[in-house]
Amino acid sequence: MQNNLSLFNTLSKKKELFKPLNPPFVGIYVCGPTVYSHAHLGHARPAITFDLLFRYLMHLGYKVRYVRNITDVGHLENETLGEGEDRIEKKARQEQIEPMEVVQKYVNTYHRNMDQLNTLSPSIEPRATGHIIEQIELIKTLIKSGYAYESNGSVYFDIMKYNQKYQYGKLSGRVLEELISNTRDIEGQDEKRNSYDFAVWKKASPEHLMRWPSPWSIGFPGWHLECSAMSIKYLGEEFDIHGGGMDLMFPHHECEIAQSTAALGKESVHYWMHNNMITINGQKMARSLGNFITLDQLFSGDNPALDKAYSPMTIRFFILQAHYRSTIDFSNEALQAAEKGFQKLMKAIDSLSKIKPSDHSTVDISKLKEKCYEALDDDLNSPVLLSHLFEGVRIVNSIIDGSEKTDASGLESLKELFNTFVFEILGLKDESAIKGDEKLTEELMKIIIDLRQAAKNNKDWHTSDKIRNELNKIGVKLKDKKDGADWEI
RNA sequence: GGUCGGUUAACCGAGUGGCUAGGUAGCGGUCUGCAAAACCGUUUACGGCGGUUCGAAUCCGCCACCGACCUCCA
Repeated sequence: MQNNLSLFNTLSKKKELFKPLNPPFVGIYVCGPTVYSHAHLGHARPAITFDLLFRYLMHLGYKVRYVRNITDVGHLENETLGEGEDRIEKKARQEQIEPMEVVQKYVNTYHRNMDQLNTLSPSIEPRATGHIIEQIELIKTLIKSGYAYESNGSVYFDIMKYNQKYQYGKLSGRVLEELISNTRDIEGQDEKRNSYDFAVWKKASPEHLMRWPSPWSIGFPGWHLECSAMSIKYLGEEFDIHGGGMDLMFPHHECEIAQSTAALGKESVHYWMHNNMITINGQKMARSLGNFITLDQLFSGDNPALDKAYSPMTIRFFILQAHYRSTIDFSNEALQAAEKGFQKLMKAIDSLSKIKPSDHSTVDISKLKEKCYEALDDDLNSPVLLSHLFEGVRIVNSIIDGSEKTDASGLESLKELFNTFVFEILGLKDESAIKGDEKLTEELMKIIIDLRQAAKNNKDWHTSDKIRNELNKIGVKLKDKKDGADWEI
């Protein structure tokens, strides 16, 4: 198996040629959502980014195991005001239901939204609460090797000890000494030897609803631990790619590296990939900031920030039009531009079926195809890929226009090009499927167009315009061509 | 304050030491009874100031502005 794929590795801060550990197998782990409310636009970014990676690797012939977790232990939320409360539990209290009901509800909507965005299901979607045993075992290993210690029923990871042998902070470019010197004193952390130590097991307070028995206390696992435990379980001690949002780099992924490395005695992840954030008015879109737009709202238009509804494929196209490591700023203008561009692409692909091949060709599709692969190989450069595909759109339209020609094999190559890159790899799909009885609609439209043509032949513009206007009112667009009219819904 | 990243035309967004993506919008043209679509052409660019270079928006330095992250609590 061969590939020219380069990926930007956050660890080295460079693009590196992707070499899988055990070809043809590839293991990917991506941090999924914490399910305590509806998925928003920000959640679509990593889902689509890593869906693209998943699809492309499969296209290259790899057997990919794509693991994306669901965090269903809520983890504390405290900010400044007093006692922290688990986010899922907080929601459960507000809605007077079991924490697991909260989880179920939002897992369901997350899955539905991800389906709408046409992302493929991960190979495995493990949940933190389903892997308490694995996490406890991992904690035992850490304690045994001296990298974690118990304190008052909780267990903490010993950063200082780890830093003696390994380098804490290498992913996010942080230096432990500097971190410590910057630390403010926070109350209630006397259980820890060092302020940067993080919990791998936390003793539950009496009112805490989500709790499991362990050798140390009735409690719950620390947030960072689940990803280490589950990636080891499903992908092995060493695996190829770990992905997630840039906001998770520190401390989450840094802690994950520390835990896994301490427990295994070696680096677990070969390539770290981080997608950038979606911003709104220049600021990160996040649940905690309250400036988010949920995917359901985007699809329905039901949010004051939205001029109109945007289809799932418009959102997907919008996200793919930017490189995954750049921020994308949300705006109605940008979404509407994406919508039009996407429709233009779909229309061109649709009209491929109308092309009649000539005996010779004036266009070179193989070169275009090569460029498309180059774009993807360059750290999944989907915006450049799209620009090449729009060159393909221009070619298609020019052929229909008569200014370019293609032979039968060129036409086949064009069809294959769009099929491969637009549908298979970018994961876009045509949403404008005709509703109802397709064949009947086809025939009815033919009758209407014939009638209108008869009126036009009589220069009865009043009738022909009326037909066109009335059709337009019910969403059918007529387009007059040299050789008769075309229509679309 | 620390670390990292960004600043590209009306908007969104690529990219490279010289050959100046792409989408959307605008303008002009072709086509057309008109319209729409499509095609062709086209207008505002690379935050500021210096430096390196035959040549920089692309490399270096300084400045300005913006953003992300800065512990158990995404």
